[in-house]
Amino acid sequence: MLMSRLLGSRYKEWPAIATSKSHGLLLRGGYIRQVAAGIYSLLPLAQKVSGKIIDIVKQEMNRIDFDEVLMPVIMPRELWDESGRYESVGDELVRFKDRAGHEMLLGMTHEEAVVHLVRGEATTYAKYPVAVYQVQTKVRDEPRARGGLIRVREFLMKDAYSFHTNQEDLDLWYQKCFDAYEKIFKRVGLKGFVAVESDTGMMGGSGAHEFMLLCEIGEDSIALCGGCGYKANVEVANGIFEPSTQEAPSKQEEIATPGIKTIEDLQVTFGMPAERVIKACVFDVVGREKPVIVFIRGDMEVNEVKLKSVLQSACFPRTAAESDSLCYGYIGPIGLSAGSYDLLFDESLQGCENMVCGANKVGYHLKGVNLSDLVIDKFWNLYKVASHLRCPVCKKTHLEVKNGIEIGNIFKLGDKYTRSMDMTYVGSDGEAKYPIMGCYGIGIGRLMASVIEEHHDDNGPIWPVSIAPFAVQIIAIDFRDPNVRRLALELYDSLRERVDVLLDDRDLSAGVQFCEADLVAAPVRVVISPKGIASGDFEVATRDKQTVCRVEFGAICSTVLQLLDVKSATT
RNA sequence: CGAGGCGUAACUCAGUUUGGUAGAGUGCUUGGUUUGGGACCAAGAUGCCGCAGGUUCAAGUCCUGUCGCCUCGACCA
Repeated sequence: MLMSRLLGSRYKEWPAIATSKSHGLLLRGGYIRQVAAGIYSLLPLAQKVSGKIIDIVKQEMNRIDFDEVLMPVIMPRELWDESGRYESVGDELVRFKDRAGHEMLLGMTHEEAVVHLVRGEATTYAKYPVAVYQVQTKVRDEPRARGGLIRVREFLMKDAYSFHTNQEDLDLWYQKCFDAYEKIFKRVGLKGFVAVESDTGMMGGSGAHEFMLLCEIGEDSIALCGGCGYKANVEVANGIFEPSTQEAPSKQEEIATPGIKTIEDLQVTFGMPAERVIKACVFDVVGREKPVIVFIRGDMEVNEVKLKSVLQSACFPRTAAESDSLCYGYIGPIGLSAGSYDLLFDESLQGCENMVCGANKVGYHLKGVNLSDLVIDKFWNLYKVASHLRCPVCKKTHLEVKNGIEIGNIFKLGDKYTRSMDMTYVGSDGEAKYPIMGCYGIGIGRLMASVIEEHHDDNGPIWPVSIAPFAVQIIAIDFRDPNVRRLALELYDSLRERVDVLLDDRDLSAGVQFCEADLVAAPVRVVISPKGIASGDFEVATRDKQTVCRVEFGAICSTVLQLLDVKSATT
């Protein structure tokens, strides 16, 4: 392609609305343009990268025997009523009516569609397993899009689904997908990604992994053990508590703590370590009249995802209401008006002695409280792991908590959808049975942005060969010079037979050409200039400047191809 | 949905306090000098100042409403 014809102008200045490196570079480089919050057009450069990522994804999915299909973006309400998700999913599901007044929706995920597709086909055990995938637009009306292509409202996604007659087969195909995902992420050039145990969320099911790119701007938190390799999304991660620091046990007594409402205040004023305090967190639960009070050790936080799955219902931190009989700031487990609240105790409190808690009386706390003196049926796992916990597996190393971008996920769905949507097959014994499912997703645009997050410098992205929009960029310095023009075009014609090549044929100052070349970021760059022609050698360089060589004009092609080979082997 | 911020040229932003002819840099067009890291000279084009009302002799500026975008929170297969 000729650069003079490349649509998408490049900016010198950092875009004001950019919220991440990838966002800024994609805007500056003329890859994407925002149409509305979280909705973007892709210009040719981004579309080329996207296409190359899709090619890799398809190759690896085909290799593990998934077949490509295409399901609709638009579905009728009835289909989603079958699974119950028309009602259970919130406003992120775009619902609308067609001209006849029929209720429709835009697909945010395709379990319903794929069950609809496959239940008519795979009616006998002999047809199993069934494994299909598609690359298709998903629409999710996110409450808040952010980070450029990291979190958007409309995006291209590879979503795959498999159907099985037994758990072993699902486990096998799940593992095949797991392995394929590792290959895909390596092939697009990512290095710092990990697979972590994850919550199953609205998908339901029995097991799940998320593939996370460890990255500062990531919206998820991941607990990692440097010792044994344990890794899990903080939403589901566990840890081992250090025992709370002990003092000589004292008798339970009331102490006056006027104006002291927070754990921090207790620490500052009384030198009370946070792990000796019983913290109370109040939640409203959807579908329950009584609020839930979670008691947890003062140095821990409540993990709302765990709480949600224990309660089997959505819950929200309660904001103090006038009608409450609770003394916010002084809530404790002893002497609460019985029956008004459901109480849950977190595992972090198990066996704790000599603790401090609110006295349910403004201005007073209790000290010397022993958990063993309270009547507690069960301690629940409701805490959010933090770096002061030790690994739950090796029990030695302290956990590290890092941010990550979710670049892919795989779920074992079980029979959640086949059962609710009444999909059965006839088994070898003649009985009707529900197949079990897995589903497997990768966001294409997010993956493109993630590669930039991991591979860039101040001047632009550093694309791996496998997904670079162009493999080679020829910079013709002084394109008006007839010799430069002739050699540049000659090289362009011979290279374009074999690789994606971009020729900067514009009559601009060399500085502009180099800076814009950094934004296009072809892995290999050839400079054709009057100077080069005079001296008889030409510069062939790589984007990351680790390799610069000067060669005879006749040797350029082979040098370029060599460099590309070397680079694709290393990425 | 709650809190805050911002809407002026293709991009980055002044101008709003104190109402008085619409601005700069970058980019763009034309001509010229340049040509290995956003070079220089000259000339030029580009604005529903988000939108709608209102106040005023006069509104980018003040008032009311509204829409959009960004950030934090809530939410998030």
